[in-house]
Amino acid sequence: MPTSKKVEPKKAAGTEEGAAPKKGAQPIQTTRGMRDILPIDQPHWQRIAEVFQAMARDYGFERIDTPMVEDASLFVRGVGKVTDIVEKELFQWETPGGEHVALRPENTASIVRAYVQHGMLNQPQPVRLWYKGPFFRYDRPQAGRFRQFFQGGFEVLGEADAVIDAQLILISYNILRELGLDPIVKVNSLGTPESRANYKNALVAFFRSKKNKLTEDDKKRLLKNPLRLLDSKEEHMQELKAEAPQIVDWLDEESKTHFMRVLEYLDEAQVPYQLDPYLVRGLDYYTKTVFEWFAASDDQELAQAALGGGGRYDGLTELLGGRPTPAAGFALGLDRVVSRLKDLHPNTTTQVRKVDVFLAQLGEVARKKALVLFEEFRKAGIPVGEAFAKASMKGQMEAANKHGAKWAIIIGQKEVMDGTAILRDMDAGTQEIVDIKKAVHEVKKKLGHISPQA
RNA sequence: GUGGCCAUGGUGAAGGGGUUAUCACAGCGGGUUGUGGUCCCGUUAUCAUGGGUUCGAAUCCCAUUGGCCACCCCA
Repeated sequence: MPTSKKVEPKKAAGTEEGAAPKKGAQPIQTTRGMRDILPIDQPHWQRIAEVFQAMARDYGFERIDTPMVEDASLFVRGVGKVTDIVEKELFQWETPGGEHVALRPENTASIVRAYVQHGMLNQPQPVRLWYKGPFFRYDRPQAGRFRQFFQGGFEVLGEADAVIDAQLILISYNILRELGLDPIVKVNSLGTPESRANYKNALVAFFRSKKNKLTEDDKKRLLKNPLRLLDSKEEHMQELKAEAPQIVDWLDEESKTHFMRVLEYLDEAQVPYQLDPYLVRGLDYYTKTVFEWFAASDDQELAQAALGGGGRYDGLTELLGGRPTPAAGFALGLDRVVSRLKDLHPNTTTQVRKVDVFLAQLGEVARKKALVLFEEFRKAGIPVGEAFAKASMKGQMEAANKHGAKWAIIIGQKEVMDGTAILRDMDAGTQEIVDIKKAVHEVKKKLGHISPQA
């Protein structure tokens, strides 16, 4: 683990087999940066899963799942040694066998690894892949920032044309729109590694000339990753940035044309975007197009408000030992999307399944009848509810109500004797006696599943 | 990684050293053991954990755990 701090292990209550929780023991909580996704939030996650699946199908992307644990060097090489993601946020450890492994902090490196490893370059190009799953970064948690978080993304490998970049932006736009968000994308181009290097030199030269205005932190970044100075949020940098050379002016001809074409496609597809010359992104593998998504209606300006991002990474395949292969992709931060959805549709109560008919019973024999009758309704495809564990009629009727049942079937001792059941209309409050063997049939009739004379 | 704020029932809050810890919502039980959505009643917290100060701590101090904010960075 990246931390060297020695921490006393938590006193876990009742860890020992059969031991009662010790008085005064620290309650067990999720470990830092980890969280539960509770039933109440599941509808949002499901909705996202559906939209991703539909979008993948429509645009011809195939699902891929890569392992959560990879050789740490994959990320060191792929994401970049001096990036924060690798330098301080990698969940990594030595296995008992001495392998140096890490929990995936993002998926692009893994996908490129899989592309190379499985010879996907022999498939019709481009290869379109999508994924969804948990990722891990060992940083300090904040709202919308967890150590385990979920991303869903789309990647296109084996095609260099600008239309791909634009289409990926369009797809991510469609996903966010489909979910009811009002997103806006910031775009920039980082050019080729060569043009970027030239720009970097110019930038370093510029900031050197302003050295007296830089903080210690800035100076460190100037040495390590000068591009990062551009998206600093600190006050004093804002004026400096305005005078600094802009990357667009340093782009080579091809990157410039590529970028122009991406923007033209976006105009054509009416995707709202914002040019952001300071958008550089924290991963080393990006070339040419980069973009990041934000919610347009966002006035609270949280520091970690990006919904997702992506870009082109033409050099990554080669970097990981494959043949040079142009590629691009994006990932959306699902936790943040969910948090937006929750703002939009606050769910205050746990959902209870809506049923057509509810079975109420009184007494042990009636309960047995009801248990069997439940199976019959279920097999007949009629949504049915029960509260067999409750003994009181009142409690069961309350439950029927919560389930929104239109009909209730009541079986008591008397009905068991007669072989009947009471069929109650929950809205009207009227009830009639039916043969218990025909209960399913009667409910079907009431629901209009079969014509009355049948 | 740096600096700061915070932690009270399931949830949201009140209480800022003194005897039964307050409110709302949700939950559960009940209102003459056979009938719901309204209403009424009851019930639900060793005040995150450990230690310290004190006659006395939910309240003050320290540590731990967790959350949050800014930076860093990103999703």
